[in-house]
Amino acid sequence: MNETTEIKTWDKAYIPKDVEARWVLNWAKSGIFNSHSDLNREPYSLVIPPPNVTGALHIGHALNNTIQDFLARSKRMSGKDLCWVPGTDHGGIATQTVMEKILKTENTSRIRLGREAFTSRMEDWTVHCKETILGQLKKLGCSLDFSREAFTMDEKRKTSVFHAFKKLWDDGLLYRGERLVNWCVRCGTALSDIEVEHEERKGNLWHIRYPEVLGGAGLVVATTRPETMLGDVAVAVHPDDRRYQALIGKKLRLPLVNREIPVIADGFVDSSFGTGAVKVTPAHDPNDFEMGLRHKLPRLKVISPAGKMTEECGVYAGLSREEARKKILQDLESQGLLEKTEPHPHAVGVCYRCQEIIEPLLSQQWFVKTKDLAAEALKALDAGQFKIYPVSWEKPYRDWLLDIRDWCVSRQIWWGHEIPVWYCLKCNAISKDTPFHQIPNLKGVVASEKPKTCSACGGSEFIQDPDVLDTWFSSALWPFSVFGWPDKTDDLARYYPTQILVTGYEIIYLWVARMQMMGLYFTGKVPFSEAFIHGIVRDKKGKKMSKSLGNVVDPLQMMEKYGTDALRFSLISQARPGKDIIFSEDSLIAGRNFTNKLWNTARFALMNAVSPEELGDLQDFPLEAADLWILSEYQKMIASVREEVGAYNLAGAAEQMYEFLWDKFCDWYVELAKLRLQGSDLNARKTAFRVLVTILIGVVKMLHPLMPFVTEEIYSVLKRWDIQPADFLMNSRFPSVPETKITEETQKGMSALIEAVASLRSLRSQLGISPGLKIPIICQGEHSLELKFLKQNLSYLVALTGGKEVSFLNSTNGGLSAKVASAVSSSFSFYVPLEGLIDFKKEAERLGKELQKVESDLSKLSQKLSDSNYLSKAAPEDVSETRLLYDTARSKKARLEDLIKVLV
RNA sequence: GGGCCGUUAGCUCAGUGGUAGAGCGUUCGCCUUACACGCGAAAUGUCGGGGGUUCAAAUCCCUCACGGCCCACCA
Repeated sequence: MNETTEIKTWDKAYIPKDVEARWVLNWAKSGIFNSHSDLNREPYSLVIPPPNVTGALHIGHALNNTIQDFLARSKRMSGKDLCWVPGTDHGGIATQTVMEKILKTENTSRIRLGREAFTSRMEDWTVHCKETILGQLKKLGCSLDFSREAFTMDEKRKTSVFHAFKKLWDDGLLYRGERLVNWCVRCGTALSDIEVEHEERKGNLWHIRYPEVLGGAGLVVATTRPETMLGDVAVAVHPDDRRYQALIGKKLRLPLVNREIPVIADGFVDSSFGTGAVKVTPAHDPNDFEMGLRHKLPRLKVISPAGKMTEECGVYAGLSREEARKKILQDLESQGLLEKTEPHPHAVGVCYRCQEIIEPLLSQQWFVKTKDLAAEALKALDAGQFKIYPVSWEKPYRDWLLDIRDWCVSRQIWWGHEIPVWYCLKCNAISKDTPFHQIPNLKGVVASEKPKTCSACGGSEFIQDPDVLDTWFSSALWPFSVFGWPDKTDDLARYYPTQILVTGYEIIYLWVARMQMMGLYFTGKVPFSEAFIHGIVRDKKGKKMSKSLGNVVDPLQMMEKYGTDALRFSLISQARPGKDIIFSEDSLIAGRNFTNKLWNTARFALMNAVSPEELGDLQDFPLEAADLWILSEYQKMIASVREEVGAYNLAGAAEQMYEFLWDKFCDWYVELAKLRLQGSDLNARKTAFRVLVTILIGVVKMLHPLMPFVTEEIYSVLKRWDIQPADFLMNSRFPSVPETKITEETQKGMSALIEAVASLRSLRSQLGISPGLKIPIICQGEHSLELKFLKQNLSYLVALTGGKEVSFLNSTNGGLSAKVASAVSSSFSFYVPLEGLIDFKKEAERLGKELQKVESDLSKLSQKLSDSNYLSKAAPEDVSETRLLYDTARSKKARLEDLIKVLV
């Protein structure tokens, strides 16, 4: 108990800062986050989506990791042997881009540094970033097993990557070939199809005339990219297009370069678009590439990897794409060949990391054959071995796998896993300076280190493939590489496959699908049986957060200002399945207030504490109505929280707990318990405190996955009263539901009491009766059950409404003749005879309004009950419920009318 | 072009067949010895429009409008 704060020193308002710092340290020291294959428990594992080492964590990471921590702590407290593996991702292009920006501020560059120096600079940066990120995760309270920290490019993961690469190679699933790839001229690398984003941009459709070689008018093509015309090798029309029948097979003269190109017929062409004639540039357009294959056309490269026009382009050589477009249009115009320019907005591909326009370029790249891999992933999905929550993501996932294309895995950057392929200079007849990406059919050897001699020719000089692997290649192996794969480790046997993966929908294809494919291929098992897909955090206006927009939120700043538990509460309570989160600072206020409410509830309990030595267990005490009622509400709360968490509706779970603690426990039970806690009857005090502290401890346990810090702080003191105290909350179990029988009388009595109190309070407030004034209350009631309850628990009514003596009117001796204020509830009428203090005109108006409301209810109800269709077709329970409501409303109406009669 | 999701109180969102809810904000009254990060009381909604199914629709179906997202090789 030495580390706990005593109640006397507790602040009136919860101050998170010191408390959080202390528990971060205590948890780390204790090692409770670490998993040790506890064979008495069922294993449950998950791996963190490793954040890129590009800087600090943003609010989206906070959401992702809070969800995981919620689940991790919950599973532990449900008795699982939990393993949550932390780590970071080297992040390929993204990280290299960040470093290039840093270098620019230092007036140097990647090229100037050279590959070796650059890579070593990246390694230093990585060390620094990892420290930041892991520190932030600790501050967030994440119960990760930090002893297992992994990095996608550390030595162990290098081994995993090499083995994966080699196996794919050996199995014929990996090949190098010339394809038209998505090329980012800024990053200087190829990208996979899903790394290209499509943006709607303004553009034009230019109509250009291509004359016939033999002097005819030729035809007009429409294009959005006139600069690629230099690489045209044909013009295609639809075979059935009447307009162009005569031209098929004829030669056209390509303007500006005067090359002769044929008119070909291809079913791909849409006659209704543009002019119905398409210029064909196989080296720079994916469709044209395909057409080129079909018609055996040459591929003429006119744009270089740097985005400049090539030597092929004559006077245009060396110009940028934009400059070339401008000049070509000018030249066409002056030759009278530009027939039309019409605005044509269209989607262009841009780099997902730097937003530069993607250039389709021909080059030699490495590809993974994905069709068979995807088929296995689909099989697992169909067999129910893998499930996605919410299910609405299942269809997009399935569709993507069905329509999958080969995965380009080579990147022409320096930061990443080097491709473990070596080329013998002699066999391949190349030199060290050969422009690598232009050379087809290289014979390579897969090896983790440079081979000594070539097995074919005995040569000893090799160069390694200069490319690195797509960063997602190593990420795809993450769920098993973190456990030591390809070694057959104990960890792998114990914790793989994992149970769940928590991630955002933006990387379902980039990551989730690839993990499924690779996991199934390399281990024969789905890497995780469930994926929990959450939304992304947006700003107030619903915009995606990005550094360039300047609308990013720093989670640390929010934690500093409102507390980590408040941030976690705010994020989780907005994380509805399938929904994005609109983040605004206002939402943290509710979290902070709730944290404070819990804190003060605990403070209240401790101020009224009975020492544990004097206190027995719950069943040793004679419980009264309020106790039974709150215990039954507590039961309901526990059950529904379980249900919500089971359905991964964490927001729903948070809502249930919030409502129970604040609206039920604090607003009603604590107020009623004060009667005994602050009274003189020791046994009564003990009873009330036992119930209070039992439920509070239970609530603190239930809330721990959501708000670990404040709950741990409170529990560190409250555990003296816990029947099964644990060193830390996470090592305790969720409360079992206590056995309590609540009678119908108590149930109905409490409901009637709550309604009655509300109507009396409303009366007081609306008539402006001073809050301090104790009022005499005369009660009249008909329902014997509720009346009996009220009489037995009169102190409840008095305490909650600021009443003094309560008297009862017999229902037979009629109403009152004197003027009174009245509170009419379903079961009771209360009269407050405060002549002189009450404005009876106002009271008459007030009752009149209530009467109006009752009358409108009544007419709806009677309409329903006079409908024979309703009576015959609706469920009998529903009809009897309606009858009950009708009777109640009628009784209220009659009583209100009588009262108003006396007043006016 | 295809698909998905959303449209409920000023804002952010619950509610998925039986008389419209929460948090924040607003108004009024209270420093009632756990909490003013609080307590009590209020105001505010033809549940996007239209049609249909049903005794009964915010809830199911159709359709339109608006907003958002994902996918896509119409130059």
